[in-house]
Amino acid sequence: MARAATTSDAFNAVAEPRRRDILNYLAMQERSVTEIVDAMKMEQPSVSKHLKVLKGVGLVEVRREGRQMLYKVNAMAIRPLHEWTSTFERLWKHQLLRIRERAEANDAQKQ
Amino acid sequence: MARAATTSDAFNAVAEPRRRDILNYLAMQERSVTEIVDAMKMEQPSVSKHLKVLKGVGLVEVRREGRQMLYKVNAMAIRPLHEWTSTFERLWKHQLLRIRERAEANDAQKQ
DNA sequence: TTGACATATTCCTATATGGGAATATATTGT
DNA sequence: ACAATATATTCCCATATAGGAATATGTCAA
Repeated sequence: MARAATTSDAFNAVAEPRRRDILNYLAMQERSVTEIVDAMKMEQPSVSKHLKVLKGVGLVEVRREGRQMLYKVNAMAIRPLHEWTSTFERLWKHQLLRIRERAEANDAQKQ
Repeated sequence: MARAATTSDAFNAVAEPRRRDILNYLAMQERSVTEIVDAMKMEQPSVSKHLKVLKGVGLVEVRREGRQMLYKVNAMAIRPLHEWTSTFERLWKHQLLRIRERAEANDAQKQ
């Protein structure tokens, strides 16, 4: 079996750095494809393809305004990612605590 | 260009659901490969390959104990993911607020 | 050394890219 | 209808899987 499709879920969709760039850009406000192309300095077809993937997993929403297609982030679709990473928060905080404790013990020894 | 390697960063590594399963399992405690194989109900070579990827991006750490290799999560490597998703937290909270406001307005109208 | 146990690696294959180039579709103004 | 603008789609290709099967490597115990 090959790797899962990028359209299978948000995890796969945001694995691509350019798509995260686009989402970061759209986080500020709704934008047209041309604006995204200019800001990202990517080819227009590339942007359209990435947007299609993002739309496929619900990470962005679109509406037409005349000739333009305006895209915006659907932040709710990022929540599952956030919640999954949150389950490890306790662990890295504990890890940071131990690192600090060691540093302090080290400092004390030097006194 | 094809898709980026799964070993390129944590984002790509956790795009695979089985690898997230393994990380979830290891979040509880350090485990041997055999324990992971039994818990995940996957083939041993598959598990070893996934662990190699996870190790490649620093998401897990290993130590040998006799014939066994004991793997544990390196939660720090998940932090960049958590932080990236956090930048959208403000957006989905705002979204949830608007949804609730609409629901309340709707209820009021029904009275 | 030999056998058993634990884990890693290699080889193979079907599949899914992501970018570039070319082209198609959609909408507006004249 | 036609030209111009905005966006989407198709075709092609090099690349990277993820799983299955078979095999290799590493370690301990007798």
